[in-house]
Amino acid sequence: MKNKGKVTIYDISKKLNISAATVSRALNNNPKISEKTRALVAKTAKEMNYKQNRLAQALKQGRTNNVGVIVPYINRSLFSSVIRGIEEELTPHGYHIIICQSHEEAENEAEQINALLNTQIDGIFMSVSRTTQRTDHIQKILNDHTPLVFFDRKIEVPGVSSVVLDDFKAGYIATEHLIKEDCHKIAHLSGDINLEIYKNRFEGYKKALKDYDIEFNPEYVIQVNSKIESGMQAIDELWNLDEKPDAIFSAGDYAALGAMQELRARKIKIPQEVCVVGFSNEPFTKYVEPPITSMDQTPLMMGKIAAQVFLEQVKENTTISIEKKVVLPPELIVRESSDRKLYNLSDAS
Amino acid sequence: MKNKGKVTIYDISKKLNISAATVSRALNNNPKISEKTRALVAKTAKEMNYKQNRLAQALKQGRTNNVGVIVPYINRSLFSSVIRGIEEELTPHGYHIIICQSHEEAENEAEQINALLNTQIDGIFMSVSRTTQRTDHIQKILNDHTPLVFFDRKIEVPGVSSVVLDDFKAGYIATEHLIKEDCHKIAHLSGDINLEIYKNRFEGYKKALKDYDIEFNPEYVIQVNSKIESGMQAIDELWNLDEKPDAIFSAGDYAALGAMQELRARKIKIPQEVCVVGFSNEPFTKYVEPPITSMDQTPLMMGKIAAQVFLEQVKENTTISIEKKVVLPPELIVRESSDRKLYNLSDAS
DNA sequence: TTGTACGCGTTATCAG
DNA sequence: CTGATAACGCGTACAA
Repeated sequence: MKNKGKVTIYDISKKLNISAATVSRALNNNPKISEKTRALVAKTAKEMNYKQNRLAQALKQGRTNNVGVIVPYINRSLFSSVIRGIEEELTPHGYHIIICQSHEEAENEAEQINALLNTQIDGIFMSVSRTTQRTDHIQKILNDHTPLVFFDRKIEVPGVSSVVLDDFKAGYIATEHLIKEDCHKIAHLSGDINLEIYKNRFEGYKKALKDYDIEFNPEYVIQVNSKIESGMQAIDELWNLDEKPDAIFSAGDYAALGAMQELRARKIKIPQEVCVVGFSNEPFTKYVEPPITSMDQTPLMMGKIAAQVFLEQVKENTTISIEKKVVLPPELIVRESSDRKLYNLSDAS
Repeated sequence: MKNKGKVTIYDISKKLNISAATVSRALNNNPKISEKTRALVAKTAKEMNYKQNRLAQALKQGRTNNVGVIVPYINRSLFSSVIRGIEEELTPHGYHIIICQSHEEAENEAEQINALLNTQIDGIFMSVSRTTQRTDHIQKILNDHTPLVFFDRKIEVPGVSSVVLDDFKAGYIATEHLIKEDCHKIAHLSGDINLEIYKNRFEGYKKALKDYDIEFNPEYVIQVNSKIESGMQAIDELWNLDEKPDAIFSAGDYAALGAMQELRARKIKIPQEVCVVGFSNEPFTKYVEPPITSMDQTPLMMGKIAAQVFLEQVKENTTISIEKKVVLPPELIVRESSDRKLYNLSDAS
């Protein structure tokens, strides 16, 4: 039997000939308990190797001090870093974090939500999956009066807070950067437009083109997923065009990497002939050859802020749900894959 | 109030004018309940949007159907893949997975264990942190009669099952491969020898040298951590020697990458002048230039097997703890960084 | 087949 | 300052 050795406040109370209530109060540092008994209880609790049963406590108090985080994949740099940020901010407050993966399936997402709600989680952080269209399962969270914070990928649901990147601006900055590197035929490897983030990056791209009087060419937009291979295929398609692009702005680093591989296979020089910009600042972008320019999403901060938004939400013991929308500025990390000036300098020397 | 809308079996029982016990039984598909009432209960439960309170259930039954996984970092390819494997195997059995990170700190590890035990977890999977020396916190798990399975990185504790790689063999194979590529001055970037895995890889390396009559040179062994930079420093040290190595076997992919960068900075040709072999088959090894030969640890399988070991353990409702030690065979993925034959062929053509 | 009554381990309320 | 008691929501002997 597993519970064989479990010691409860009852055991302590019997040993000390006091009531269980007093033991509970002593352990919880209730102010109206004598210093003497408090010390005594603390001491014997340690001696008897007492462990508080958080299940019982949670059942009684209606809160578990657990929060859930749902992400598409845990091994994406963005997500693991955001989780780290949430962790750093919430651990000092006594919260523990349950991490779930949706594997980009709306169905899994719904199941994870159910599981978390059943487990009486105190809050949910989530980045919606690519395939999430409906909002029924999100509504369940709200109906349950469980605080919810979206990060990075959100869905428009009234009353839900979110912490996201300014993806429109990011798309604009990336494109503008390429234009300033003297690129004029800029292709865009877009993610699934159903996700706001990709739509916004795309819109930012178009706006930059417009501002710099470059005509938007729909043939230059290829939809990719976040696999290397899809980046390769995109180059295949683009290089079938009469007017080959002279720059690639990819909405994801993996597709950017694939594109770069395919370009190199075709002996196309990067950045001299084609510049490449990726998105997410995955660790590998720094180490591949050439290093890839990429958009940093300040994920650690994203996680911390999401956690803070959550903490504010639970602090208010009012029923009114505050809706807070935080938008973070992106930061372009320029590396060799799009840095033609670097080459001009070398040539001059 | 969060619990405002919570509906319990009591509410259902009142609505149907039956006892809560009957409702409970009906929902749990107890065989001795009439089909009629079962259907009725199921129907109204759905109507009233009833959600079982897993906390109460867990408190009553003494099991939560939650398991904990503790890893150093979730964003390492090995760990995230193992987690995926555990997930795939355990989800169909109704388990949910709580993922924790130790960040390589024994102290964090101990805290996570405490937290998990308090939450009344049904089992713990863990890969010990680099700084873990003592086994007190591990003993706590055993004292609690909570099933424990080590994966990849273990500590010798009697009665604990484990699923690990055959690191000795892996070290041997990697070294042998380099020897067969005609390398004779093979350096080893070792991890912290306090961890069994690194010790075993090192021993395998030495054994291969011995079997092929190559003298072991302690100057060729540099300790690194899993950061790029430490791989660079290792090359700095090695290239101060009179006899420069002609091959690098690194116990980690990140150090291997750093080593490769530093070698390239010194205009040393890979693999023509120096061959490089890494460890873990991180995704990036395939995409850097040149692609890095690396040891695959079949992490998905590792996770699945660990889960199976756990399931066996909980199936036996006996008190005897079965100790099962699974050792998986490594698989060397040969890529350009150590494939001299590739170059010989090209030269010949 | 169903109802009654109790306990899982805590905490909160109300007396004292 | 402390003790007795109820309650959180559920499952299960025992009885009917």
